[in-house]
Amino acid sequence: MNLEDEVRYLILGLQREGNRQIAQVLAPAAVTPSQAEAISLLAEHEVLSLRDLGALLVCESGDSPSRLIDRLVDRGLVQKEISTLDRRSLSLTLTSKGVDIYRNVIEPAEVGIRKAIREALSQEEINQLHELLMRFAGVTNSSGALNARRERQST
Amino acid sequence: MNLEDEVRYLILGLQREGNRQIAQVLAPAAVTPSQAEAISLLAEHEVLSLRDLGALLVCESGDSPSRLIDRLVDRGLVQKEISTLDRRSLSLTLTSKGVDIYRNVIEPAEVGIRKAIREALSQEEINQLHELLMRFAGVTNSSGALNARRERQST
DNA sequence: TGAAAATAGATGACACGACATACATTACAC
DNA sequence: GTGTAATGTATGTCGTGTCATCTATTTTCA
Repeated sequence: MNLEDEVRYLILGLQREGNRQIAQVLAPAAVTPSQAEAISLLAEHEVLSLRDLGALLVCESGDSPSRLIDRLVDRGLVQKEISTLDRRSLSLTLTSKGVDIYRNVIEPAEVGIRKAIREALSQEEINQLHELLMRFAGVTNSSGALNARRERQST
Repeated sequence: MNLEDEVRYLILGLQREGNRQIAQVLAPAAVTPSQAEAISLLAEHEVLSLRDLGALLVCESGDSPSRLIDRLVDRGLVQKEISTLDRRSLSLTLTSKGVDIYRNVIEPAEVGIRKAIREALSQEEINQLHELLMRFAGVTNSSGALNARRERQST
């Protein structure tokens, strides 16, 4: 297999295996990796509309993540209110139960993931990998959500 | 956001966007990226059991991809026979229609993807990225299927 | 040999993820 | 101001992906 195919499948494989490992860590709290990403963003930004959240989520294309959020609302982790400024728009916030899950489960899991990455690669390798992935993602239009996160620092 | 998180989300984002773009190229033939991976492996290996195919697929964990294949059987692209040596096992092969789809749609798509990657990154960058991803995947247990492919060269 | 373990695959359940479509609300153009 | 376009969200559909469980067949080994 040529290098281009290998790179492509390595990215796929790393995403899949990473997702499985993260899912395992989150499983005791019955939270999925995608749900954790949404909760984490809500913990950082306090209030978001579905559309804004969708723009920040890497795990889903811009499409508004109605159903992802609905499940969190059903479980009492997220509160969903109609915005008073624009009745089309939703104001999403974490409930106290959502904040608990974030603090006790998701944040520790994120810390653990970072640690695992630092143990897998040297700081120098992480820097190089980051730079190459940024270039690759930039050229292939894959960094939309990450760019949106940089432009929209917190709340 | 720190570098570890960025690397993690860049890999996720690249996988997602890559998948969307490949899906678009394959859409006219109503073939999904996962189906294309399976067909491509069958084109290379002539005959595979479900289990062997599962071991070579990056897109699914080792779990036998019964349903992925069932859809291809339903569409007449793959033939599924009970092995005579071991009646538990299946012998999967491409039908002539499956070979056609491979030659006319999937193989050209794969060539296009490789070209797109070479246009996104320099040869030197591809080499570096490949090396770093190999290290990362090796340490994190993410290269199972790719290793299996190397050990099982063609038929 | 014959019971237990291992293996190959099928299937149910659940949550994505992408796309298309539908609906309500707001913005805009004139 | 009103008709029209744009926007925010909901929902249907389809194909994954993952895990758990089930059945049929083969291996193992006491």
